[in-house]
Amino acid sequence: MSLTLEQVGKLAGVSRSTVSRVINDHPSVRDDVRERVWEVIHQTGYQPHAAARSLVTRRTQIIGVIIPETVNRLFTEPFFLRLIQGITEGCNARGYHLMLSLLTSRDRREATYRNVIRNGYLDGLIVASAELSDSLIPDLQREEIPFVLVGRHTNRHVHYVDAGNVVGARTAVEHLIRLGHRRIGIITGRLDTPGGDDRFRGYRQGLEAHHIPLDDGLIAHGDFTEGSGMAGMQELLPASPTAVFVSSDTMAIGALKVLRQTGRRVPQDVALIGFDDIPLSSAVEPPLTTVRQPIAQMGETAVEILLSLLDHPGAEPQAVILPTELIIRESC
Amino acid sequence: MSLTLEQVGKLAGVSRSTVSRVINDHPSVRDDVRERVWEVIHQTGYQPHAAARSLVTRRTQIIGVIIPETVNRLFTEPFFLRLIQGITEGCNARGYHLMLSLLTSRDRREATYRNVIRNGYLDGLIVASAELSDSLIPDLQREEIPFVLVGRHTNRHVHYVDAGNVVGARTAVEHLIRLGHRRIGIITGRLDTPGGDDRFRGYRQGLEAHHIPLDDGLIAHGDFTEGSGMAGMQELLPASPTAVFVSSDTMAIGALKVLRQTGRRVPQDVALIGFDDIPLSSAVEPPLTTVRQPIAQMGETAVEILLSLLDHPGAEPQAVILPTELIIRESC
DNA sequence: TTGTAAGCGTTATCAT
DNA sequence: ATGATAACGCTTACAA
Repeated sequence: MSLTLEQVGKLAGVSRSTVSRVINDHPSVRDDVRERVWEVIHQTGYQPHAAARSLVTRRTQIIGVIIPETVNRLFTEPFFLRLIQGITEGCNARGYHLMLSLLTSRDRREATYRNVIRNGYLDGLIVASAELSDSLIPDLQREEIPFVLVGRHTNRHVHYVDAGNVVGARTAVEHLIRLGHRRIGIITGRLDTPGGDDRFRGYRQGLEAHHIPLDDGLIAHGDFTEGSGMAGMQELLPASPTAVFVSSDTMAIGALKVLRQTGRRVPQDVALIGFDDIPLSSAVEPPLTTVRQPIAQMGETAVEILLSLLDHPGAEPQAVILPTELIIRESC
Repeated sequence: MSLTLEQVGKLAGVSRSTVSRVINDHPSVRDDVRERVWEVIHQTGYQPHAAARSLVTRRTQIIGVIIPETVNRLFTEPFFLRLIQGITEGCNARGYHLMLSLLTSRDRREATYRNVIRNGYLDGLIVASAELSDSLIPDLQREEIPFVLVGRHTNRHVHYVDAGNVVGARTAVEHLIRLGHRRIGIITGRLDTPGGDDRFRGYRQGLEAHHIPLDDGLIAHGDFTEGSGMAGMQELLPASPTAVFVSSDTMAIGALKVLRQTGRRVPQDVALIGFDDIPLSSAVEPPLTTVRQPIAQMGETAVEILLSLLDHPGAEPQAVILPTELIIRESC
């Protein structure tokens, strides 16, 4: 029983084209006519048929979001939920809809990608946090699907938004240096992810800027999980660092546990600084000093970039880096 | 440069109708023709235009998911992520797409609802965990939008899927009784939510079945947050319960903290049992005995119910209750 | 400023 | 079994 333009037009005493113009805010409609039409629209509760409209406009006002991540990270970190929130806000503000694709299992990866690529509804796509080696990106390029990455990418033709991981990590390290530390360790994240790589780089830059030589004994490699944070801390202990920069709060909490188990006090014996500012960080004992990413804002920005990309298909690749924030608490 | 049926037909030497039949698995196509057409389709990478198709079929293969929850719960509990995962799996298995609506702020509630209701793309809707009093439900009914609720609803005409909260809570309480407890307290969840109400009911049933009278001093009211769990435990202490059933793990962890702070041992002094089985529950000290909901399965079931509803619009309202599972750990 | 009419790419009906 | 052809509801030249 849903109405068509034709019927609304009949009720308002105009043609369907006029009603269409009114709905699309076309300027050349007489004011009294416009009013009359709106009245009918409101009274009848008419709404345009989305599919019919996009058949002719070639636009659906739908953007896809794909999160190519394993379940683990999805649950251990609120990152993705925050990101989706930001994207939602960006979409709402611009009258777009959000279609979500989750990778439900590792071996369904290819099928999920195919699904997204063949999804005929999408005007464009936001790819949340792909691994650098991910096959999805070249596929999207080949299919000429407009997309924006969350997290930087080495390919120059890719539009992306990212947090200032390098500067953020460097700031963290320099904060430790300012507090008098010289033996500063690091537990890295996965170096095959942009975040993990960049934070490691920021660590090195921070030391370098203050002429502190790198010490392999002070470098442990983790994979962003709490367990790897514990292992990393164990690995670092023999080198007796006075402070450790941990590339994620989740890992930092693991490190904290190890320090406590081995009878060390934080920050007196070992200072700790994390990255991400997950909710738990302010709840642990001692509350964790950390670096906060503007996650929701990254989501909104991704939407902005994508939509401008849709309007200007040939435009230069955009790379937006959003500043991080040092959150000082009590762990150093 | 995307192809149309017409063009594919030309390449295969048939009419567009035949190609359409091939794509839609219509039986009356000669086998050799069918093969020839498929070959062209694969070679050209043709894919049907989604909007054009749904203009005539009146189906989009898109279902909406709205999560009318405040940000807090969204982040403190992995419930919604798990649910979305289950829904995603249900959708993938049936060739449906998922459109997500999040309530980004309390005061945008009405706007968000309107958005969902006016969203012309949706074949149907899954409403995740609405409050009982929510205005969204009657609105959806008025607009005749097919929808399924996650979490029960008092209205008899509503299709829903829910966990067996009553039985689950009762099982938890009876587990405590079996362990010899008689002074069993409860920290309830929000009683204006189905879950909160049902778990309270299960608690009462469990006691009643064993002829243990209700004691107001042993009942504290929480709102599912950790803070309210702490407050609830404080409130209960004067009545000196030997065991407490806490209506959510998040609150149970709050209760645990209070018990530890006041020098009580768990389970020796006070046994604790939670609900939900969030990841943290197995990590705390002592690991929490709790009741697990089949969240992902609830999501999948919601999809099933919705799709069957789409096929049989007049069907009887379905109410599916999925069994919970008692997870025995060390807190009682 | 407004109306007429021609598509947009499908599916579905009706001949053949 | 296959091919014309008429919808589906909208936008958009083109005319008036």
